[in-house]
Amino acid sequence: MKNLQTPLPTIKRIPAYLKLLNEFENNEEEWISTTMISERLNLKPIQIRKDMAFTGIIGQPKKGYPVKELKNKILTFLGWNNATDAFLVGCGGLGSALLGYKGFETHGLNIVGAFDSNPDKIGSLIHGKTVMDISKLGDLAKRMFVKIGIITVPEKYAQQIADLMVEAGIKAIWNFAPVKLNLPNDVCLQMEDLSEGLAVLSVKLKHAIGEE
Amino acid sequence: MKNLQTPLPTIKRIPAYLKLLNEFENNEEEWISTTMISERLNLKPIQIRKDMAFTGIIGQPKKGYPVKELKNKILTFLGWNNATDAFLVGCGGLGSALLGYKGFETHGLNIVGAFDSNPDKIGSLIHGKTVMDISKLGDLAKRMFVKIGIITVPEKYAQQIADLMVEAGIKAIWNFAPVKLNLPNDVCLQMEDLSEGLAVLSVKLKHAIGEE
DNA sequence: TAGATTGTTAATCGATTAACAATC
DNA sequence: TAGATTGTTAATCGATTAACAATC
Repeated sequence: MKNLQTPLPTIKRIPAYLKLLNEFENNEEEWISTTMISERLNLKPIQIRKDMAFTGIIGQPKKGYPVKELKNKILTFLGWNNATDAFLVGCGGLGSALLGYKGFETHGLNIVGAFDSNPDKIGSLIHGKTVMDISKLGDLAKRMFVKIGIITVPEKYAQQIADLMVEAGIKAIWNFAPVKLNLPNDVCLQMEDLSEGLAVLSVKLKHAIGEE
Repeated sequence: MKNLQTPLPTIKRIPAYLKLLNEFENNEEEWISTTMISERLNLKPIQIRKDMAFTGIIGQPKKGYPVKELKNKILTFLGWNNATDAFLVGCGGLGSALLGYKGFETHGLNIVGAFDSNPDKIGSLIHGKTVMDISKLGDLAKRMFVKIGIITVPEKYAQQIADLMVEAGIKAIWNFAPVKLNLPNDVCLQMEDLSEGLAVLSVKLKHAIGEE
């Protein structure tokens, strides 16, 4: 089988297309073209057309792409048609913020459990979700067939939480702790590291100010 | 002048090197080699050597790089020697989490002001920082020569906050609202969009589960 | 029909990887 | 000296961009 895997940069751009499509849908537009997308998103039309091809959509010369159909293709492509259940571990500042974020349902994510190890937090409500004891994670994940785990604990606990998740049958980990995690091959990992973005911003700023 | 600009992927990897260097420094190691880094960070030695070259460090065959010196080169490269003052606007869940994050000082960032437009929040303390009225931002930024702005407001207010920041002389914006911002050329922008990472994770998970 | 827009094939660009000489 | 590791030059790979034919 040939490798026609979607490039990572394409996957990252797709949520932006989806967002724009929702807007078009709300305005009851039927068609959207690469020229329109290009104006709104500051991308080159050719790049957008290339990206579109990966979703499997077929466009119509002179009109563009049918909004509703393209949206569905994208939802299917991402697997965001129905939100997947997820557990979040670590109810500190960032964890709480994620628990309170309303947009996840439309992003394929449904946080159905919040866990912590701090007795002061266990039993409390955060954005309407009861914080449970981390020791309960294993059983619950197995019973509920939870496949996604979100790690928002301090760095030094991240690996052990990841191990717990793997043991509980979780197959995808979204990790906000800045540590390399050791995971079996069949568990996928997405690292989220703010220091990357901050580094880029810092370098840009240095250049901008340095070149005055 | 030739374009020997540092590649973006290199810049993003540099904070991970820095983190490892701090660890080595704490263990009082004097030298670090690409082989060691490679084992810890799961990167290819050749890639690490290429990255190192951009920091300006000169290594020593058979020994590697001097830990202290490399750390300094990296700090200088990123401009993280002294933290730059920043203002944060939008004290909701994410904003509060960022205000409480301890690691920023070592990442070149010093959040010296928190702003919001909600009267209930103005005057309150979040992680020891007083929330100020957004209308104060302009004057304060100018007087304090603040150059970095962090936007954690809801999407629909992001552009107007950005305009305020630009007007106040801010030169770099770290934007957590998922909207394209229109900014003058001399203001740099770093977008932080969680939906990108979530999209990547979703696609990975879909493949992993689909290919069982 | 004319023209806008898609989709495909080829060219370019940039980052990663490989090969290897230099060096302590 | 021998060997590990750096640094440089060249090759490869993958993503973006360009060119252009197809089509409604």
